[in-house]
Amino acid sequence: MSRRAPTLEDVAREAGVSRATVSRVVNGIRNVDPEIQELVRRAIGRTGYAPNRAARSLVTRRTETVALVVSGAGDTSDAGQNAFAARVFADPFFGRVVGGIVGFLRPRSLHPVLMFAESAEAREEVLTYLRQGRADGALVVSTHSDDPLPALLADARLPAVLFARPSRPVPLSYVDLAHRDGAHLAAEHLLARGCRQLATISGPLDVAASQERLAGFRDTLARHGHPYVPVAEGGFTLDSGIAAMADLLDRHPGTDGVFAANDLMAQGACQVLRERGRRVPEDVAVVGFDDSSIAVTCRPRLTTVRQPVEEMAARMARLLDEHLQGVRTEVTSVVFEPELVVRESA
Amino acid sequence: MSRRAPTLEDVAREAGVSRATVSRVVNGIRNVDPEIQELVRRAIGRTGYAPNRAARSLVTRRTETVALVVSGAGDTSDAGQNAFAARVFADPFFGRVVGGIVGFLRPRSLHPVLMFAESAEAREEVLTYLRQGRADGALVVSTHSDDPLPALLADARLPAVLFARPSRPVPLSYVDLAHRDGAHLAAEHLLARGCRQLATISGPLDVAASQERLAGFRDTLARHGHPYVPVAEGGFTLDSGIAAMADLLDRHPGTDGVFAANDLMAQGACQVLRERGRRVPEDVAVVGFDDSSIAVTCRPRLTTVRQPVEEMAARMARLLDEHLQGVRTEVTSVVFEPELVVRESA
DNA sequence: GTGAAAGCGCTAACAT
DNA sequence: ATGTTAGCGCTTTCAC
Repeated sequence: MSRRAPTLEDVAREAGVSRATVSRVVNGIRNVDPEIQELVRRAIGRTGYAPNRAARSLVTRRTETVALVVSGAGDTSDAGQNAFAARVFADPFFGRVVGGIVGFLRPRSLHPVLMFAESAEAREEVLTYLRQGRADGALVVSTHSDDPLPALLADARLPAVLFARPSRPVPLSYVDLAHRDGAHLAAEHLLARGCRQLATISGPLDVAASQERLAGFRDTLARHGHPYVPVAEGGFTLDSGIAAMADLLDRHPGTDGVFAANDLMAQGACQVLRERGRRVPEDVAVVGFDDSSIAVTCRPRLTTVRQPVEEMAARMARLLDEHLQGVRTEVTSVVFEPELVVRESA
Repeated sequence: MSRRAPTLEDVAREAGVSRATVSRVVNGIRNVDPEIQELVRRAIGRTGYAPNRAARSLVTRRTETVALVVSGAGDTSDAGQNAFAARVFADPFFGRVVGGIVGFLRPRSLHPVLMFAESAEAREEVLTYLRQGRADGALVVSTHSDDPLPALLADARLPAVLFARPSRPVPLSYVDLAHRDGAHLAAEHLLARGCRQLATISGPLDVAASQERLAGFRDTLARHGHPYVPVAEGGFTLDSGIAAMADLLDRHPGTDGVFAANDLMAQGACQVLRERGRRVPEDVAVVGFDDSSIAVTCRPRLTTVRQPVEEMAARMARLLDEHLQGVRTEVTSVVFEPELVVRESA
């Protein structure tokens, strides 16, 4: 049934040349007579040859594969792990990250292996995977900024690039967003609209990005004479946005402007606002963050701070590729600027 | 800087035994003196040895890697490809699929490589990838049932398992859901509630599952004396659900019950209904399909037909594993039964 | 420009 | 129970 797959040897015999010559043709190395090239190419076609990657990797020490790891800080039991995967992808944010990464990798024939590292054991597996040379490097997207993985990777001197700056310095390149600037944009917009009683739904405060967005929002308001800003902490999920908005409304019924740290929570906030009889944006203006797909699909459409996720993800992949190629040796950080997208909610 | 990674040879020398013995210990093969085992294990610890997978794969002809391919039918230009990835993950459905697959693969040390095959070129890359032995088999999730990939895979005799039955028979195992039964459940529920003017928002009709759900819904209604059912075709996206519901309402203002072919569209339907002054479920009852995360996060919470996606995905992975192990040789199909989950929308 | 030959690090058959 | 040895299929000097 399954005949042995054709090898270089087979092609060589078929074409009447040596293995070395076939290898040269396959790898597009010059110094091969055009006629012979054609000869070899035809032999390849006839035999249906496909180079065995294990054999190639064994000598080149490259796999053309990168680990795409979604990493939590937690010590989630392994049981809750497929729930972790589902939860992660419930935020359109990750779909965009994947899209950006794949967009960069594919034209270069690099392939992503999906890994989840939400437990100590899973993190160890990631390290082992890389040490075994199954992937050339790692692209790490952490859900918490105190994620231990980046440090482990750096200690093991394994090539890796991060999405978002780690909470404590690690000698690894990363891409990030100027979160403070984004929050500043939101605050200015709300103020310009005439809102006087502002509040915010922050992201989980163990995430650096959440802290930055909160700090940026507060700073801007403070500079405009609003020293106190009610805050409700959310978890970047729709549910938590709902709970946070309800809480805020109970404590401060007069709120007329809200900045939510992501679109999912902004959507939740809008739902609660409407249920409680507030019109958005007439009674309460809402600004989200990310500019994810829900920003345009939810009603009212969200005014939000755009984060160029695909571009950031692609850049992250490029950084790793450059490190692997050896064309970039120094640790690098690339920080993107957000921009305000005005729609209906504010 | 980067010293050569330790090899079996190094460990053997360190432990004072032969390569073969170290290999046996590493692979957990019996017939090794416990004392020597311990000796070797310590040597491994000291050297920080990690077996080179390329070398192992070269001889075992196994990579412990499977391709997880999300496949469209289209001939989307490669440019639109990271958009494809983002769009795919915009439906929580795929997050659940990934969760189920990873849940099965990980305990078995199998790893998924993410691939998107939405163009002829991309499909060819998937085939090449497998032919090169970079993955042992493929797990294929198609967004359209006339996806050409399954047939290509079967023709090339590459091991693969599908999520959902292909539109034309292909000698490949698959898992699927009894879509008709699911639609039947929805129809019965709506009828039992007292709805008299039913309509449905179908999925894209080039997807077999959509056709089945539609047919099942119609059949059941027909049996209950409702020969005509207004249909609006959607595309499984929130947007399309919104458009479809608006359309339905224009054509049949008296509609009092709607069956949407997935939760995302059901959510869109609820939005439109509310905007047009209909209460859900009092004026119009809505039943979704999937029981995805949005079913519980959207307002009102969705009554929906549950599809055990994680379980189906895990089963799909298991089928592939069994085929690869050689313990299952015949092509197999596993069809799951849906169940109705009653919440608030109907 | 082309071929011969030496490995890359591992497993597995065969000896012992 | 352990060691010896022959490859797995490829890239890459090094001769010619």
